[in-house]
Amino acid sequence: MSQSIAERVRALREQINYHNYRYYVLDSPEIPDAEYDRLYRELEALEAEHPELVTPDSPTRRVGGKPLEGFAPVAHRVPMLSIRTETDIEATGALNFNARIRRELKLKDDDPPIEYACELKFDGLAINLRYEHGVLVQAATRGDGETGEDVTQNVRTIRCIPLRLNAAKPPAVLEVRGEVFIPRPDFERYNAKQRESGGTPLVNPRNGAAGSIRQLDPAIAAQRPLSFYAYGVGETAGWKLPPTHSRILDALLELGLPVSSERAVVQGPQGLVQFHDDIGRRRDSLPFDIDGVVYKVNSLDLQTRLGFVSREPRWAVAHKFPPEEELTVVQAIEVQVGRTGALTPVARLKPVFVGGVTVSNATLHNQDEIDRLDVREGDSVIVRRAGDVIPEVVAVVKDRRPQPAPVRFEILQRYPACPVCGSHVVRQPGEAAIRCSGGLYCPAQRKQALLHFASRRAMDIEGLGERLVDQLVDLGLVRTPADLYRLGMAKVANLERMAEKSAAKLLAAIEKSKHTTLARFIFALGIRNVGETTAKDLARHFGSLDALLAADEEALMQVPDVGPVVAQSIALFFSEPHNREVVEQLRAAGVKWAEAAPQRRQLGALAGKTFVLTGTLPNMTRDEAKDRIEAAGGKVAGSVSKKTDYVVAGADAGSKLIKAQELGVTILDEDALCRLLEPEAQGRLDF
DNA sequence: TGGCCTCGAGTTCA
DNA sequence: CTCGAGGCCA
Repeated sequence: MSQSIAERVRALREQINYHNYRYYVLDSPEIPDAEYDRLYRELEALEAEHPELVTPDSPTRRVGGKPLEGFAPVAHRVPMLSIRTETDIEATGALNFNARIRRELKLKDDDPPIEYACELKFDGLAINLRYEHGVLVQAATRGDGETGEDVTQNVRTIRCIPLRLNAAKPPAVLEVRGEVFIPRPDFERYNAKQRESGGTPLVNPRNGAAGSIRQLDPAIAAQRPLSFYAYGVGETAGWKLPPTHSRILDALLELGLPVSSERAVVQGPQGLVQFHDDIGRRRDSLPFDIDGVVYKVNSLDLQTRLGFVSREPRWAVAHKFPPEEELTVVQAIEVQVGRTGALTPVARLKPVFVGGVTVSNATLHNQDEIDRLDVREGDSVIVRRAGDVIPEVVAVVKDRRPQPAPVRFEILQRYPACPVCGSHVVRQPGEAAIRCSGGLYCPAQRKQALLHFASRRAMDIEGLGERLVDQLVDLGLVRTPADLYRLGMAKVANLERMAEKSAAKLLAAIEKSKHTTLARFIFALGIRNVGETTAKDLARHFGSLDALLAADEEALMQVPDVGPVVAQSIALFFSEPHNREVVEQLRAAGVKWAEAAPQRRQLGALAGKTFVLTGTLPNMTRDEAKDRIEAAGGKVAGSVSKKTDYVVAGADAGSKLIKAQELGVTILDEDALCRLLEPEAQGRLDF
């Protein structure tokens, strides 16, 4: 009887270990989570009833023991070496490594290429796992390479690390080396949960991993979403060492240890460069942070021949990418005044090299963001530039805050008046933004309004950029968009860096912009809450400017997607005599468009279909694709949802493509899009 | 009323 | 790209 319970317990452990392996190591679960939970609970129950059957390697025993007083030192039997870093950050750094190896091995130019194992350099914490007869007996940090700290209790809580190896006859001793880290998505999720519950979020995945492993209380470490990838071995006994590094990793994987699938065996230097570039391109979309890649001579024989230089193996090198996160100092917090008068705080940073560029500014968005980060002038901050291009302040390193601490930064206190025009500033109840009340009296807002008017999606006046607008406004040559059409050669030629030729070019661009569309014109006016899409809706609905001007709030609400707020913004804009005047002046200056009958319904083959564009198409710009889809009656949205009908994907498509695949949205390439568009061009002849 | 789904607006650097 | 917030539908 008790025999059969012991058997059941053993069977359950085997099953649970197997499903752990499928889930955490192979990332392809075989059974639903609920089924796994059921097995786990059954084992827990049996162990509770029969404590004599509990073994330390049981999957239920991950979090055991009490908080420690401190960590015991562990002498590594085989030292944990560091890897030398290739100094040349360019892809050519790989060539230097290959050249060094060949020289060292005294190879001639016509000898065959060397085989390398390429893998990722994870941004985490190096750990040594010691398995004796298949059971995890000890986990230690690297420390100084000779002696680390015993962190077994914490490491046992990491779900993807097997407590028992998957082998009938496990080696007497197997030390596995690898990196503990926190995957990005898990990190974000953990932090979101912490913020919700008022807990302290982790500063970044790296510190989070290191900090978790050094928790004295394993119960805390167990809460952290730690993960692990093996990349090598230390001491082994009773194990037939495979002949190459890549085969060692294969063997570890078979024993149930997680090994990243982002690895490759390549021949010669071109292979290294290719791996480096491939990973570099995909770096942002990997679900974890890496510093770079690692190249290792694959053959263990060659590794032995190459040996070591002062504790660094000669047969391996780390080839880093530009850092994605860096520490820098907020030298000052200033504000910028935008088109709508919003005062946007900007951190002026001590320039740092992050993600391949030097960053010296980062937006702080608004007061709420400043409060959330509690960033103050003089603070040390972590700056990140990933996924997107725009740098952001991730967190303040409070330990490094200067003493005495600088005061909390309050926009309203620091800037009771607009720094540009001196008008008072206000924060509307319920709004995050603090705004300058100066309106178009404020030169900053006027400049932004002009830039918006001239922008590509509005009137498309080429060459009218920030520099020029600054001068035109500062010299008093232009106050309203209408003034642009009254500029002559005499005025323009006075500007800095404006010789005859560029002046003529600017005037020509202004002239050209007179031919436009009603939608562009409405968008160009810069009415609050009226962007490109709403402008198009308005143009389509009313057909003519006069019809729009005549519409009251009620009439405006008839337009699709226009509700009370947007209707009020529009009505308010046109109730301002000054604005009506500018509109009339623009028409008088010759700005014109083809007016159409009001259209209440979209026609065309693609009517009612929603598209999302992502990536770079081979023969069309995004704008062209958008125009053509819209011409056929389709809509182009910015993000993928279940309402999306098609996703048009080009080269280097990013997260939107992944989302589309998840939601099962039809994915088109350029050709398929053209096929959808073309019958439309023919079909339209029938109307 | 709540929960999507969009749109608008602001943003960095070379 | 990512917020915040407006609009719409259940």
